[in-house]
Amino acid sequence: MGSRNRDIQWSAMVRRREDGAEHRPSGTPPPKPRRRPTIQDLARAAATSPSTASRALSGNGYVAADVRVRVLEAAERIGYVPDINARTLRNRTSRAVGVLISDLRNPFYATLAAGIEQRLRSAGYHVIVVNNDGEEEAEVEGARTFLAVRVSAAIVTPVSERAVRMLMDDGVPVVQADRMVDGLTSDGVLVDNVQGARRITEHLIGLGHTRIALLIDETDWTTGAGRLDGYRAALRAAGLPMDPALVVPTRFQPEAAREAVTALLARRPDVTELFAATNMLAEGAFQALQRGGRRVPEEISLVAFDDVPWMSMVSPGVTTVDQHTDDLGRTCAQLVVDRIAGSSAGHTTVKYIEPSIIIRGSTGPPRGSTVPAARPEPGPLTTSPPS
Amino acid sequence: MGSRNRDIQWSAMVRRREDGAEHRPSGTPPPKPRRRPTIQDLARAAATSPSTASRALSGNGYVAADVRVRVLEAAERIGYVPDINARTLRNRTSRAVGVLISDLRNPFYATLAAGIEQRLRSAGYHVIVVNNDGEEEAEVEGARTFLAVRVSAAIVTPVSERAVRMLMDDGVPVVQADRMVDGLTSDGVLVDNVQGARRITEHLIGLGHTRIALLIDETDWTTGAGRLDGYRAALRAAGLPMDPALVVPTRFQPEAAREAVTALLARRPDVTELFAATNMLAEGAFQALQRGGRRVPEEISLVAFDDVPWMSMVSPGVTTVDQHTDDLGRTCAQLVVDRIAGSSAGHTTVKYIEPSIIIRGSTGPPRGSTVPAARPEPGPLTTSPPS
DNA sequence: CTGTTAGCGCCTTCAA
DNA sequence: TTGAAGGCGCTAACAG
Repeated sequence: MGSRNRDIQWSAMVRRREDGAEHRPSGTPPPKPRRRPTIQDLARAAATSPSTASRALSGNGYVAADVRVRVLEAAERIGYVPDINARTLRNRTSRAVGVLISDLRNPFYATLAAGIEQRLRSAGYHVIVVNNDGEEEAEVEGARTFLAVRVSAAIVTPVSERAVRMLMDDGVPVVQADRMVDGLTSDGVLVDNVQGARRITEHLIGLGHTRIALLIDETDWTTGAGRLDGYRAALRAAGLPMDPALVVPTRFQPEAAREAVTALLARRPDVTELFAATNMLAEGAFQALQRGGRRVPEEISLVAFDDVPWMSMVSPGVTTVDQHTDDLGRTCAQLVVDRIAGSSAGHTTVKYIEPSIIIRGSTGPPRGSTVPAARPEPGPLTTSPPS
Repeated sequence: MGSRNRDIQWSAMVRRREDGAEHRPSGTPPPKPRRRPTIQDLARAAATSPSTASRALSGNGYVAADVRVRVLEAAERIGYVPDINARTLRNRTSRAVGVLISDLRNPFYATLAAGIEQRLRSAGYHVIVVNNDGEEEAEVEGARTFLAVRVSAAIVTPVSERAVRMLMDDGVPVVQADRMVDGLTSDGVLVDNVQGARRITEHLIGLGHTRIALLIDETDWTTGAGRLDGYRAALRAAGLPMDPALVVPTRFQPEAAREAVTALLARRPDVTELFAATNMLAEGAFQALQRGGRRVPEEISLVAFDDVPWMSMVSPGVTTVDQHTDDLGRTCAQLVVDRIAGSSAGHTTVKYIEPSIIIRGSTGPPRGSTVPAARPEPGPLTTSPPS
C-alpha cells in the first residue's frame, strides 16, 4: 500500500444510515454481536423441543406436519441460521471442501477454481481456497488448515507430494487435478496431455513444418512429460528427425520464456515453429516474437498448450490446445461429490479430459514452403471461437 | 461432461502404492477415517491434562517450560491438529473470512481474490470463496453460508444490498470492495473512478480528440457513475461539448459491447475515440474494431478502464486505467484484519485506491489531426510495462 | 411422534 | 503451575 492510497473517514458516496441509535462515540468498544439465536431459541419460539426442531429442519426422523411448519416459520421469523461448526463437531463431517491451487492470478487456475466452486456450490458444499504460489510450505500449511477444519474432501493441483500425502494419511478424500503425484492412489482428473500435444504437433507437421522447437518448463509431472511425449510421438510417427536442441528448457515465468526464445532464435534461425507448453510460456514466446519483429506465421509459427483469453484477442490469434479447464474443474468437483456420497467406494477414479485443438492465425506453412496454403489466411480473429 | 471425457479405473501414469494392506475389494464400504487425535490424546501422550495441553499450545496462561516442550513434541509426534470447529464453537469466533465476489473467471475478480487470500493467509486466516455470478440469490445464499460458519468478517463486491445487510445485521464486519451499497455503513475499499476516468479522458483530449464515446454498462454503482462523472468532468473542464448520444449504454458482456460498438460506428462515423468502462466492454470494443477493420489508433483510438493481461498482449496495446487490483485486494484484507483486531473500532474506514494510467499504442491523435504526434508511435508493446 | 440426555473437541474459569 | 468441570450449539439414541 503505497502513497497511491488515501484514507478518508467518510465517503460522500455513502450515506449515513438514518438510524440514530447506531451512533457510537469513537473509542467505545465495538458492540458485542447480538447473540445469534440457537436451536434452543428456535425450539422455544416454535413451542417445541430442540430435537424436534432439529428434525424439522433436517428432515431426519418423524415430525408432525403442523409442527414442522411451525418450526420453519419460527426459523424464518427469528432469523435462525444453524451453526455449522457445532453441526460439524457433532456430525464429524462438514460440507466444506478444500481447494489447494497454485496461482489464482493465472487464468488456468482461476478458471479451474471457478468450475470447482460452481459445481460444489450447487451440490451444497462450500469451498475453502488456499493459494500456494507454487510453494511446498504454503501447500502443506493449506493441507493442515483443511485437516483442522475437517473438510470432507480436498481438490489439489499438487506442487509436492507432502500435502496430498498428509491429507490422504488422515483419511481425507483427495482429488488431484491437472497432475498427480506419482505413487499416491487418489482420485484425479487429468488432461490427456499426450494426445493434445500430439495432435497439435501433427497439425504443424501437416502444414509442412519439420523443425519445431518445444519450449517447456518441466518434465517431472505428467503435464510436462505428457506434452513432451506427444510432441515426440508426432515427430516419430511422421518420420521426422528428433533434434534434442529443439527441446528448449526454461523456467515457468513469461520473462524466462521470452529470453529463452530470443536466445533460441539467434542460435537456430532455421526453426520455423515454436510450441510453448503452457500459457505462461506462450506469453513469453509471443512477446519475444513480437519484440523481435518476427512475422507470425509467415516467418515463424506459434502454438500453445492451454487456451487463455489473450490468445484469442491478439492478431494473429494463437493456435492452441484447449484443455476445457472449466470442465476439468467441474469434473473434479463431481468426483468429490461422488466420493463423499460413497458411490465410488472401492476404487479410485482417474478421469481424463480430452483436449481439443483451436486453430487460429498463428500457424501457417513454414517460410519457403512450396506447398500452397490449403487454408486461406483469415482476417484477424475470424477463425477464433468467441472468447 | 460430454463425450470429451473418458473414464478409466486406473492410469498407467499412476503407480499403485506398494502397500498391500491398502487393497480393499470393491463393494466394501470406505474405511472409516481413523479417529483423529484429540487434545485428550495429546494430553495423554504428554502425560498431562487437556487444559495444560491447551495452554501449552495456545500460549495463554501458565505452563512450565518443560511441560510445554513435552506437549509440543507430543503434538508433533502423534500428528495432533486442533479441531477448528470445536475451537470456533467454544470461542464464538473463527479465523475464517468470507469472500463473496461476482466472477472468478473475470481476471479482475480473480486478481482481487488472489490479493485478499494472500494477505489473509499470511495473517493466519483462511478464506471461504463464494462466486455469485452476479446473481442476487446466489449472493444471499453465500451470505447465509458465511453466517452459518461464523466467519469473523466478510469481503463483498456487492451485487445487491441484501447480502451486505444480512451480514451487517448479524454483526459480521463487512468490507465492501470495488463498490459500495448506498446507505450501508461498512468499511470499504474503492477505486477513485472519477479521477481515473477523468485523467484518461484528459489524455485523450490532450491528443486532440473531441468526439469521445463512452461505452458503459451501468451507472447505478459508484463504479459506473464515477467513471461517467470523470469522463464528463474532463470534457467540461476542456470546454468540449457534451453529446449525450456519445454515452453508449450496453449490457456488460463483451458480445453486447461488440454489437453496441458496431452500431455506434455505423451511426456516428465522426467518433474518433472509444472509452470502454470495463475490461469486458473493452474486449467487445476491441473485437468490434478489429472485425470492422478499423485501424487503431489511426482511424480510431481505444481506451479502457481496468488493466487485464490481454491488453498488453495485443498490438497496439490498449491504453487503460490500472486499478491496482492486487493492491485493492490486499487493502481489503488489511481492513478486515484491523477491524477484527478492534484497532478500527468506533469508525468506519473507506479507503481509496488511486488508479494510474497506462499509455499503450491504442491511443493517438484523431485522424485528420493537424497536430503532429508528440509521442512517437512505438513498436508493439514497447511502451507496455511487463505483464 | 416427541422430549430428554449425552457428547462431539475445545478452552476458560475456578479451586487446589 | 496444574487439573477438574462445564458449556459452546447441535443431533442421534433412546425412552416415553
